[in-house]
Amino acid sequence: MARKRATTRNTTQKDAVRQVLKNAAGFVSAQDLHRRLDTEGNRVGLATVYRQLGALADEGEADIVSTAEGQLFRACWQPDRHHHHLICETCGDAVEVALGDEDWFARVAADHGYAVTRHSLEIFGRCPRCRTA
Amino acid sequence: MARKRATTRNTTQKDAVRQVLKNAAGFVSAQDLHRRLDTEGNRVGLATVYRQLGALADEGEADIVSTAEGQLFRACWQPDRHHHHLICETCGDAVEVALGDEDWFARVAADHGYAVTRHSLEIFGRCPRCRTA
DNA sequence: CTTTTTGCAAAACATTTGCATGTAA
DNA sequence: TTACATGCAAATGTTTTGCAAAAAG
Repeated sequence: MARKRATTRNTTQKDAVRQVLKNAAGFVSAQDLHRRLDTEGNRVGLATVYRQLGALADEGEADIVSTAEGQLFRACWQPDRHHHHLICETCGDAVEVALGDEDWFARVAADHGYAVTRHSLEIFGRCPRCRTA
Repeated sequence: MARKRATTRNTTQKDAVRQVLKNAAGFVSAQDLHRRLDTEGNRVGLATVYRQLGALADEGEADIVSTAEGQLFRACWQPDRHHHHLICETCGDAVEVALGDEDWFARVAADHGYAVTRHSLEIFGRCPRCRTA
């Protein structure tokens, strides 16, 4: 059930990307992550950041969400459990939420003769901190 | 409740874009739509296609979904009713589906102290025709 | 050693913008 | 008329790629 894509070789760059991703409050773009590495004095090529983020996503360590501005990544808290995200539009912070009834998708799809392959659900809003700030 | 953005001026180009969008089976990219117009001998500038698709979306005549490959547009069947999409990964055909309990989002969000501003839900699969083909 | 990764700069795309010219109202 | 839309080409911004040099196993 768990998609076990081949794992890539261990490098300091991969660890660095993983580290920054984990420390990030919420979703970050590749460019953003690259900038953060740079700021903390850790020079990693932008291309490598893209490559590693892709690898981490493949390996189930990161989640991706596509927006009009590009793709956003975040470290996965529950690599094995299927989940969705509640994302703060102000600070990018995110919470993983589980859907009670995932079968709903399959049922609705079946009603239309469709076979579901995947689905994407993201909820955007403002987190407690940003609401009061 | 219905977002009534100012409507733009009527031009042959806008009509052409709207027409192709309506004739398209499912979601199409701006580039794609531009190519289709070109093929049918209707020369419309790419920039205009982008501008008009944006306008149509603003006016509630089109839906947008962001994917890793860019934004996809499709003519809206139910401009006034809130809905989601069931999209065929093979042919791009799409069906609009309504969610029974939209309050679920607000409830889950509230549990985490979030105030929901918007959400996005897309279901990808294979339509009846592509399943058998 | 042999195979992967890295870094860089260039390339490839998608999307937007500036501006002179056309056109709906 | 006159404000707004168009078309082009140039500008942006993101993501990918080619390739020689460096690192991992």
